[in-house]
Amino acid sequence: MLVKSPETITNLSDCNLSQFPPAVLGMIAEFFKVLSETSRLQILCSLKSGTKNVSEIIEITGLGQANVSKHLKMLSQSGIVERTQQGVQVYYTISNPLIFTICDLVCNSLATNLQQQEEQFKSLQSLQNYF
Amino acid sequence: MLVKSPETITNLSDCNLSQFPPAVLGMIAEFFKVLSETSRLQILCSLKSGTKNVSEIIEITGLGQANVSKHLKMLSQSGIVERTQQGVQVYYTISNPLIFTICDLVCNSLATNLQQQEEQFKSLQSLQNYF
DNA sequence: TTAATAAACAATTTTTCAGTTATATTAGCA
DNA sequence: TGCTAATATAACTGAAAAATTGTTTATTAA
Repeated sequence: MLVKSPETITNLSDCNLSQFPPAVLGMIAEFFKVLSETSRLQILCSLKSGTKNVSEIIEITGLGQANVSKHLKMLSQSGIVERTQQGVQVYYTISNPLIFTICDLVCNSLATNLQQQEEQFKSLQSLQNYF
Repeated sequence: MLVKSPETITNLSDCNLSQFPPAVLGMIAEFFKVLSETSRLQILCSLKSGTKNVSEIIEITGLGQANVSKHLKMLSQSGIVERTQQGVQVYYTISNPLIFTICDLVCNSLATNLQQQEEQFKSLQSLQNYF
């Protein structure tokens, strides 16, 4: 056999974080790592409104060409964006819009944290009035 | 004023990735970075079934003590877990179960990718039969 | 008070990775 | 065939951060 099958994880779709084998945890970590960079998030943002070619992405984000190319490769390899070549131009598109759902959830989580911090701050402030 | 207010991001809760200011993208990236480590995911896994103290976490994960301590500090600072001291022991607990929702979404995304890879593999394999 | 244990902290080493510069590849065109 | 533009790749540098080792603080119990 010339081509090897991708390692299939049984029932990955209905998953439960508490009993993940290390290999799956590694995959999840890898996925998060791709999203843990401001530049890559910027690129994803620029793609939210639709497919763009590399030059457009460079212009929107203001990042360097080689830099963008490297990030796009990473995003592409992790399956977050898809690559299509049309002549000299190469177009990239979000392959799984679930990304944005995930980001929105993170936002909510962050918002909750900020709110809690603000409340703690207020109660701390009212304490200060006694001194 | 002795205490500074945490920087408040307006309307972070109903957010839209396409028009995030760089500061917010940075916060999101930071959040993902915390989740982008197998060790930290392991720790979170060990906490899914309930509150644990540091020794228990060390035993479950098999990680080194100093290592776990550092990771817990990071998880705690990012608001993902909460710290409670009881005598000599220090207990940690998941403070925002949204984490697991997010991880599950990532799993679904990964599962989709794997499925696509498998289909590509199959079609590639059937092509091979011609040679 | 002392000994033992739990957890945090500090310092160090090693690895990883983002960004940059320079070079290569590829497609379209004169 | 050579030229130009779009994208990719390679090599390098500096900074961040992961893991390890050793040390320190704090709490319980003898």
